Amino acid sequence: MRIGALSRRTGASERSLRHYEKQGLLHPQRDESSGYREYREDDVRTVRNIRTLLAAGLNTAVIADLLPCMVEDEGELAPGCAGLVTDLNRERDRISAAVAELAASLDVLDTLITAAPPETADDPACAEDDAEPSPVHS
Amino acid sequence: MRIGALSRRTGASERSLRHYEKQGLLHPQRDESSGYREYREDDVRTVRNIRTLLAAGLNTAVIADLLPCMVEDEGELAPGCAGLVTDLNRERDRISAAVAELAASLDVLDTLITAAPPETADDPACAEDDAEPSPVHS
DNA sequence: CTAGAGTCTGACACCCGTGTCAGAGTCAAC
DNA sequence: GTTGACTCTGACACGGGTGTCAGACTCTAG
Repeated sequence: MRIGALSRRTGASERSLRHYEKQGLLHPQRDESSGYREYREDDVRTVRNIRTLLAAGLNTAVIADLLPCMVEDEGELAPGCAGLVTDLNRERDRISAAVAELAASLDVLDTLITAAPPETADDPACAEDDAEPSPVHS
Repeated sequence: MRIGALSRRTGASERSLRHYEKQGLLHPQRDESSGYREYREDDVRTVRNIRTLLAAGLNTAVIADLLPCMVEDEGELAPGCAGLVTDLNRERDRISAAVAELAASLDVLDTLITAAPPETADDPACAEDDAEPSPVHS
């Protein structure tokens, strides 16, 4: 199939598909006369795997290493890629740290929201009487 | 105090402090003869507030709106900043969505890690240098 | 043959806080 | 007077997947 069809079947834009190829994630054949990319049926699944991993926060370089190890089944890894687990765990830690950071950010915002002056608070439960009119600095 | 001192006291680089000013977050006086920025003692706290909000995922435009409403105390909001709570809640929702997205990413990675082949030490061709037999850490 | 859809490559923009550099001016200390 | 630390402005780069455009070529249906 050509790039337009693959785009429709995967939801990835043609732009993205060309980008994935340039990053070494896809290797479509080329039509000799036209130069058009010719994708195989397998590539539909490959692109979906790529999208999944991108959504997981991995970049194309990491995915390029990971992709050859993925097999047909649900997120399963091919044998012989055991060393990859180290990389995956590193990614996992990275994402985990990001989650922790954002969770802390939520706390900061919640503190601010809770401390909002009573007249502006959405939730009446947050209302407090000690509205101290401190001068607003310029 | 001048920019170097403020940088040391806040941990923000001079580059960042100049950036914050350009974004309207700081308004230091200028020495008439030298043109050097002159910061007030208050600015130390202001910069710390800025850093906190940036760490919370807010951008400088949002912070510019938010900053005049913050008072001296811990994350408290000044009165008379109606409508701000709505903005804060929107930011909260945005971060919350990001957390959910990353959590889903963690699931994807965990699925891959769990599906990894059980230490294929049998096949030397698959051995990798960085393949440490470390257990999956969570 | 022709119109229109499909595809090609290459390039620029975006986000947005931060790092870094260059060239020049300022200030305090010796 | 000289040296060295400090500061100034402006500009470029980064990450990194994606949007979008321009100009040109290819394919297919009528």
